Amino acid sequence: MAAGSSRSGVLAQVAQYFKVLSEVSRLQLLCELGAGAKNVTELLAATGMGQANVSKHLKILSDAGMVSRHPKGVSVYYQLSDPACLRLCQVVCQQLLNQHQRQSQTLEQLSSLQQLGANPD
Amino acid sequence: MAAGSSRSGVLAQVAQYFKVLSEVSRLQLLCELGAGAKNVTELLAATGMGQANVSKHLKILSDAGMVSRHPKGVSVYYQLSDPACLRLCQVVCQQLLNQHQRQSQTLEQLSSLQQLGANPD
DNA sequence: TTTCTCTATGACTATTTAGTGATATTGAGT
DNA sequence: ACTCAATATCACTAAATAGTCATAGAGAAA
Repeated sequence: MAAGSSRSGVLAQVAQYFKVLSEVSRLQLLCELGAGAKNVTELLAATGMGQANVSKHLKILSDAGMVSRHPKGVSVYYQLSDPACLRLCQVVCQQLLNQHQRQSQTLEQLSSLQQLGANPD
Repeated sequence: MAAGSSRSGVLAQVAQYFKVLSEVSRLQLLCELGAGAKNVTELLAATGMGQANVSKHLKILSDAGMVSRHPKGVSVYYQLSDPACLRLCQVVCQQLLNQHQRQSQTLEQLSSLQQLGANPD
């Protein structure tokens, strides 16, 4: 029953992985960590998020294996431990760019027809 | 204000793309369509989901540009229009496999220590 | 037209979860 | 010991959403 071996269990794991990446706050944190390890205070300053919120999201990212936790004295440093997730973001960005370009082309073709307001339906 | 040009707007779009991929039902539909175009009735039979539910998820996938809609008489066929999203799923599967293998290695190392029940903490 | 099938949509419930404030915990310095 | 600063966790509210039932609409066949 523990979503870990059957075929639908694989889909559940994939869905869970994507769900972790489906919040702006967590993507912000991953982007910040993409530039190098940071502690929680630095992440607070960089993102403007609340402290409890950052801790909660870092725990989610950590549980997903995307970042690793490194206590250093009284503060805790986090760093990316899963380079794949940033590459995934890049792939999605590229895909969104492609969609946007296709939409722009369609709009240009439509506007070049110069019949937009002339439909006597 | 329409999440379409600023830096945080890009993150919002990426998060939205991942959110579409973060539900098992939608991944099921994408997998089915990966084998070729299907109409709604065929998808109902293939997935065991409810009809209203399938229609709703297909609309979400369609709005995201991942599938395209093709009415054919009284039924409607859907097909993948964004090959990238299946490749993303494959990347995530591979990543989950890597994680699982690392965990297995760690467990093997721990078990080979043969000290698991002997911790007098 | 009437009737049937197929698909889409509206209303509703239940679950999940992001964000926040308060509090607990931990480690360093006095 | 006490105090301060950094982080984690608990309790709570508000918002989003998956699933379901009922219903509407659209096309085919009688």
